[in-house]
Amino acid sequence: MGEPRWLDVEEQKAWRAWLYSAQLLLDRLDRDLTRRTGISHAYYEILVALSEASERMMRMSELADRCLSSRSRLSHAVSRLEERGWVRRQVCEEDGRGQLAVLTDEGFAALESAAPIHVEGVRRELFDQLSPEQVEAMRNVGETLLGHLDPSRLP
Amino acid sequence: MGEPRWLDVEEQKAWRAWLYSAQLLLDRLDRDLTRRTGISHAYYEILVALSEASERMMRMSELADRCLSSRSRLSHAVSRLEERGWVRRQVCEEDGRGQLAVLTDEGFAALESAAPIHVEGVRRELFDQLSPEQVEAMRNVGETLLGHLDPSRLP
DNA sequence: TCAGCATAGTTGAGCGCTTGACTATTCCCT
DNA sequence: AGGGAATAGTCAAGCGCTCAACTATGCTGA
Repeated sequence: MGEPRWLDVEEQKAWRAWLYSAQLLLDRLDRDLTRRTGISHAYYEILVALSEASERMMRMSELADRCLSSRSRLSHAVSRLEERGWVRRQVCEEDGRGQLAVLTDEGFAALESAAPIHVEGVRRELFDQLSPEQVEAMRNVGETLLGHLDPSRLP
Repeated sequence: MGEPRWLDVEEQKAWRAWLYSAQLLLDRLDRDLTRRTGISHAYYEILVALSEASERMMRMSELADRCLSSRSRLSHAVSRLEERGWVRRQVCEEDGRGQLAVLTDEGFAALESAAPIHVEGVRRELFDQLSPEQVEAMRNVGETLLGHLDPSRLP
């Protein structure tokens, strides 16, 4: 093992600033969206992914990947979205094991009404707080980390 | 309301890079720590806060604030840490309504054995991936957001 | 002084997630 | 062709969180 490479004081400050700001921002956006639309951020992401897919349908596992979700979690989530009438399941023609999640018109309408709330939240809590240089730096750091954590997700 | 201020393409990319990297990083650190030590990141934070407090004890609400936790959540968490013998509750002398959470020696030992795992994770997934300039930028952005989200948490 | 309000913390119900086991289907290799 | 491994998705049990209700204590002002 060897002696752990402890963080020095400056690293501690950088880590804490990142950690707290990330947790607070994710939490605030999620709470605000949930309170005002009844749609959590996780469910919002599912609706967005489906709305952008061709014919508004996606394979379950593809959707899970896109939403940073386990298959089990997505399966539960889609069941709940089905209960709301926003998504329906459909067997996949090409692969008998597969299921397609399909966004319904009601689901699309729900997404359309939530989208302005969501985007205003991201603006208010994030972009309005940062200079253009800071936005660029945030993107740069984010993409570098993404290259390490999950390169396939880079643009 | 007015027309929402939609994100342009560059803003979308910056937002997605931040969001995915934050979610993936938090998730990976938490899973790694939990798998290797049996202590989730949230519980680790509680133990750290107590270990740094004078006499290794803190008021429940102070501890909740420090850990970005609701009081209810902290109360449940402390109950579970009590079952492990890592924390105990103690009535507060100055305020009969209050409770003190006290870190036990067993709790301190658990923290000591988890700390190297945690810090290696933060190094490996975060600091080792970034240049000094990127670390500085990350801190700068984090502190700016923190100033908006919760100024009291700024250094 | 004590009624009314504020604060500290706990609790229970219910929800969503994780883990791991399970079924069903497809792929692959001989 | 057929058996075994891989893949897709679901499900049940259990854990941790949220929300709202609740108890208990402290504070404040007429």
